[in-house]
Amino acid sequence: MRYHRIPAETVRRLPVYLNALLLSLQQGKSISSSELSAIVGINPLQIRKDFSYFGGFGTRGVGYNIEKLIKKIKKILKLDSHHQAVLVGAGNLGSAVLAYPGFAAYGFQIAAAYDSDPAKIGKTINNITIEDAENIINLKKKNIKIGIIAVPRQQSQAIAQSLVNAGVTGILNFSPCRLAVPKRVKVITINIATDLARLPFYMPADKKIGFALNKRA
Amino acid sequence: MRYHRIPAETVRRLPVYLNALLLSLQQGKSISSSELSAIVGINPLQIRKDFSYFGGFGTRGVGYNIEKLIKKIKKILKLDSHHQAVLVGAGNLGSAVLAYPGFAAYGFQIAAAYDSDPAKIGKTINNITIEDAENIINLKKKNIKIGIIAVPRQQSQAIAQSLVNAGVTGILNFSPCRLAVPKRVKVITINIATDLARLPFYMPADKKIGFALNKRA
DNA sequence: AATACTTTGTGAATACATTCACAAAGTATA
DNA sequence: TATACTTTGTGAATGTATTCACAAAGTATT
Repeated sequence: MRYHRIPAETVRRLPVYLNALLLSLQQGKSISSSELSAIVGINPLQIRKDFSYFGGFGTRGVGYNIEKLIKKIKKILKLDSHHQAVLVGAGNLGSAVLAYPGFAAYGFQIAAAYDSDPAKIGKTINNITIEDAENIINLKKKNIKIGIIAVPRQQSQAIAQSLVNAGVTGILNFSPCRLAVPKRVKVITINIATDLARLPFYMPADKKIGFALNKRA
Repeated sequence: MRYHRIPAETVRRLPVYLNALLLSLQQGKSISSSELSAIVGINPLQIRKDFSYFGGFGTRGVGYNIEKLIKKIKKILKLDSHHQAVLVGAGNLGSAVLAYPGFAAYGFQIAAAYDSDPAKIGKTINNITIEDAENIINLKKKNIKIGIIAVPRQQSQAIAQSLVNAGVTGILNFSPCRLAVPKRVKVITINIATDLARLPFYMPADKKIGFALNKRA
């Protein structure tokens, strides 16, 4: 298994495959690249190429053993062990993240949540009691290495700093800004607004009614 | 201005630039590519290349006029006019989207919200009253062409169909699945879980204590 | 006016990602 | 066992995106 030189785009697709495979577990024992393609909407050739970076693990004429493939992808993505994460920011978005049902399938669990608003500290959402953001310390001891940031932009850099100080090496950032962190720390930013903002570019322009009438005339 | 053959990656970055430029408006009249780079964390050469696809609109030795640049980017992204959108799914995530403050800067406004759960229909969040999802009809008449889907995976395809039937041509999809829509309809999917799922791949592996001791011995 | 400096803009070169063409290795059938 | 069929896997070709090298055009300074 040659783990070096994996295209970033492949790493981006692996969780998508994993998601589809988990859903396909009941369907049967094995799945072909074209069957998988039908689910995820990615070219089967691309799928095979992606898998080939880790060595061939399908059988020709048949396809891929689903269970085996799931295990393999989980190992590649380091999802074979469970991960604990903390959430910072229990506003609207933070609360939604706390209740989000999709993390469990990948082995993620939110172990603690923080906020700096006294009105929120002490409240319980989804069995998690919100703690004071000042208490983000020594997460390494609790084996927590992932932080999720859902605070307003102005506070996000300071929170990132706290998380890194506490031992976090991976951050999922919902704040619409760049975070300055040490090189060893990986940040993935989700910016809902910038994603929505490129939608109109791809949408067909309005047809002018006058023009349409002219064409018909 | 040659609008053809714009790299997809450039379109993805334009909203990020726009966001930074709106924040820089107070700072001064013009901004250089390296100053912008410091804010958004994108190589200044890349920034200039991106802008050059639309024709040079900076002045050498000075930089870019911020106001002019904002107008230009807004026009390219078709954000120079306001956009109305509807939200479907008023669960945790949907409610967070409804309250999300970041859309306004790009000229987006959520005009209506729908859900199929009778317990939610009639409730008001952020001045928007949740309507029955059955009533997603004739949005074109109201000049609404964007739909945001935040319903469980099982329902998302049906909702997408309703939105398309009602005249929507752009969808922001938070459901963890592919949506089958006509070619003219653009879908952008945000999958929080798959983004989180590739974080461990990039995080440094735990140091084994035994190995560290061996090295020291 | 001449020189030094700053910053944009662009064709060429490089790096990265996808697709093609086809070989390899399996299953199913006669 | 031979033949037809299916599906994976991979080097080469193509396509897309980023970076390089440097020219062009402005400002600031002497």
